[in-house]
Amino acid sequence: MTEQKHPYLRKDQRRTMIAEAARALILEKGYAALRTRDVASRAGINTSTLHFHVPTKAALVALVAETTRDSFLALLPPVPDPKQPARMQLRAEAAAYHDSLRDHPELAACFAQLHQIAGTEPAIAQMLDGFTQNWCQRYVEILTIGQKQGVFRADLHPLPAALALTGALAAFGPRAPTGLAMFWPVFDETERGFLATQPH
Amino acid sequence: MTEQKHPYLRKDQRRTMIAEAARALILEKGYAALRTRDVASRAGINTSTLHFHVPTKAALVALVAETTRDSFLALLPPVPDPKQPARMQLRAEAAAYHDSLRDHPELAACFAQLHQIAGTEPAIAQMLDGFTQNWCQRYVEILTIGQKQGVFRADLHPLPAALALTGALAAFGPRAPTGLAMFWPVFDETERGFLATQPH
DNA sequence: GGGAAAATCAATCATATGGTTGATTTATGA
DNA sequence: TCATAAATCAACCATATGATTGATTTTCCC
Repeated sequence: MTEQKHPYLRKDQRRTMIAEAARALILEKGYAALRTRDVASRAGINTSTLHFHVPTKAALVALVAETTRDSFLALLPPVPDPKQPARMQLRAEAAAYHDSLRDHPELAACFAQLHQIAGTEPAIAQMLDGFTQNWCQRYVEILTIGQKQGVFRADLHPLPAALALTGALAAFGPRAPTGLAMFWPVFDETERGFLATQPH
Repeated sequence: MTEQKHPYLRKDQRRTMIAEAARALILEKGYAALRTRDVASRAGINTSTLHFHVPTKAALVALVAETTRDSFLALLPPVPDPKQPARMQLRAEAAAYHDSLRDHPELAACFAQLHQIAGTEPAIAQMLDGFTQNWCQRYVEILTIGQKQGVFRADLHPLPAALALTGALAAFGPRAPTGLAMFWPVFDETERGFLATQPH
């Protein structure tokens, strides 16, 4: 029995529950069908209580965006390290993303849905852009490290290469958690194009 | 003066105008903010007239999906030809997509928006999947032709490579029409990874 | 020219939806 | 213990929204 009937929770806990409920609904029905009523109902509270904790729908979306980003960040591997083998780090980076798609598909799905309102919600757009750039930058650094280590081609352009790889992997976001079968083949094929020497 | 006040148009023409209006609104405000009233207003007609031509909102979305796909298909280059140079065909394929993003950003933007409702609208999902697979298949064929011509690596796996390239290019969809600066660098970097011999 | 079919519109309906109000219940701390 | 603050809820409000109805205007074609 983990659910009380009327647990008068603290604001932080309740906001967390609200964010989870909203994220689940966005995953199931899409952002366009997100209703504050449904969020409250899924969270097991009254709509008034929802508005007590989250004043407006825009604030609810912002809350979802922030908590989703934080959950994503928590799943990332350690930041790139010039002393570690670049291919290992590249694979670890991709593996962390792969596992997030497999184990927490609501995160990528939620990001994809939030993308569609970024055009009219500058705050959301800024958050998404910041996260995407940060994510891509990790790949840029790993690729640069790999060049210095001599494992990636000397004429590789780290930024376009990182954009290509993150773009290719991001395409699996909407297909998660099923539809990941081609994830590693795509990664392997892309990585092979980056290598300085063709594997025998 | 191309606009009459009350041009009693034929159903086909009116449906085309309605589809264009809806696509423009989806591009501007996102699918979540799409309102039948706004579509009618943008098309210069009464909401009743809208419903006379397109019975429900779901039918409107289906109409948008179909017309968007058709517009996209019309912009594609000739189908892959084993007799033509593969690199030229690959670049032509990418250029057609690039130009569609530059000149008709509403098409890719609309596709991205429609993707978000595919989870609850099987018909939309089927249309999008079919188009995406067809698009990817063109790249698979060009890559296969290129292998036979000896311009691409013999150990290249066409399907994963095509998924990687289309995924990387698709990432530019939401950024169009601005934000295309890295399009060709990303293409060039990816293509270089496919080549059999490193350019000197 | 004139009648039928097609297209359009003003007015309206039923419901959905984000948000508010004021009372009520529970937790907190002096 | 008990007054105060925090959290919750039932009922309600104002507007948004998809869709309908019935009358009106235009086009088609014989």
